[in-house]
Amino acid sequence: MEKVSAAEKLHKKLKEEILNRKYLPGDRLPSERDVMKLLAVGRGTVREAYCLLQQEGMVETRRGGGAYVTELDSAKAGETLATLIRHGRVSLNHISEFREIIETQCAALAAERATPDQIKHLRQMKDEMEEVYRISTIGNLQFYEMELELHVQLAKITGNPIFEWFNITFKQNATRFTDILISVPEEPEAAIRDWNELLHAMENNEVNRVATIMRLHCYYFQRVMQEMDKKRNRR
Amino acid sequence: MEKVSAAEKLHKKLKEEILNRKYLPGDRLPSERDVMKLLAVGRGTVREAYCLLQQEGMVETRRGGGAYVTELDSAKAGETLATLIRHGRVSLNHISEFREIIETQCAALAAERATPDQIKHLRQMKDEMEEVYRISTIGNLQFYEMELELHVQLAKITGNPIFEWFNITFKQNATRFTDILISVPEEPEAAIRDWNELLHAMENNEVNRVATIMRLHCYYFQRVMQEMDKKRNRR
DNA sequence: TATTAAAATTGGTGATACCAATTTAAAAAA
DNA sequence: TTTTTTAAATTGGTATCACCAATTTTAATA
Repeated sequence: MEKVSAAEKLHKKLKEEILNRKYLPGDRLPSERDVMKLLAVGRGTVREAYCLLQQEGMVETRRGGGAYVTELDSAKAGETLATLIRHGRVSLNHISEFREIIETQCAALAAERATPDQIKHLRQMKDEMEEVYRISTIGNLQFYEMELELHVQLAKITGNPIFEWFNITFKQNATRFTDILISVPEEPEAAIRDWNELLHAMENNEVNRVATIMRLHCYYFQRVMQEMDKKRNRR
Repeated sequence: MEKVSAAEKLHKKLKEEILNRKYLPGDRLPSERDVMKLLAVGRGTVREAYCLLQQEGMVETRRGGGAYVTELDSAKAGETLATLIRHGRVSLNHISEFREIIETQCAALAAERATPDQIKHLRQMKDEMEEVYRISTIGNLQFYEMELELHVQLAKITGNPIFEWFNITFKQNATRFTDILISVPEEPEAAIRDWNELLHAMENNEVNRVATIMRLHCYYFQRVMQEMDKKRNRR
């Protein structure tokens, strides 16, 4: 049933071992011939596995020397933002700081470029989100999903797919954050208020004001996350 | 002189051809054996090149079928920034716009948080980069590699690994851009001038000025890319 | 024309051989 | 002894050949 190639299996195995500190940064991996003889596979297979590790930035190979595990910095080469967030390689502060910058500029660009229809669509989504909050009990994840989707839609208006990509990535990996947020009763009210002001500013074409509102919106988010994180760590 | 492996050269060549639309999404690449015979290289070399393309998400290989250029209309969900850039799914303008925002704020944060030693290290790297430019002939990729590494180091100073991650990702996928840049003789001079001014501003702790310089630096980059892109499309 | 079966093609893998760069060990020199 | 030099062993890079399994193409058949 397993249609996974031998090279991929070997690649995964070696990657596991490196991440599990079997081979420390600076260590030399077994030579291709050793692995070949040890696992009874062809050298080409070993080479492909090593090649993948190399492209991932996990090892560096020197002709005649060998394959050495690279020193892993905070940001490992080839790593995805999703992995960074999911694996907790970056703190809440780091994410919040980055997001605040992105979202502030993103909102400004969206405000500049939005058509009346697009703004109307945003307002409609906001109303739905508000409705979900009114009728539901506290602790509902759906509200925050809609809130993040609102960010995605705003990003889409910029016309730059990278902003959209960032928001989708953030939304898909934000369970850690939403889990914290639902324990803050007053947060939804604040979010709704922010979006009301932001949409109003968009309708009046007040670009700078839109940026400011979004910055404060993200900053408030950051503050809440920090406090919740502290409480959590104390516990 | 040639220290680039045959597999890497082939990989780059194929990647180039895919990005230049020689092979459209859905097209089948030549079989490994065909490429082997055509270019007089070993099949293992071809396999490694194809393997890299596959890991990049540029092609999909089916056992017995062949290697097909991946369709572009797949869902954005779960996609990596690297894939977005590599596949040309985002335009130069999109990337430039995003980068300008990131780098401007990144430079400001770095200027706020840098220690004298870190600034000294940056200056040292800048000097090395300048030296490389002075002694080398035109069309040297090494200069641009060092320039991008300078951005990475600046990002590292912010202490926020996400900035570093972005710059590493950009650097690793910027071959398309650097290939264009080396055809602009006056660009290295401008880059060196920008970094001189930026470092000087950092040393004087002029945070806002650092941000402005970086913004202009990125904006100039964007301008050049736009013009080169137009020329290329006209051709 | 549609279905089926055989043949050719293709990716996946193992094995061997040679080259060039590096490392290691031995030999020579200080 | 310590350092330098030299030779051998190791290692990654590459080319070839052979075989298997999955797929595609082609030809044969209904």
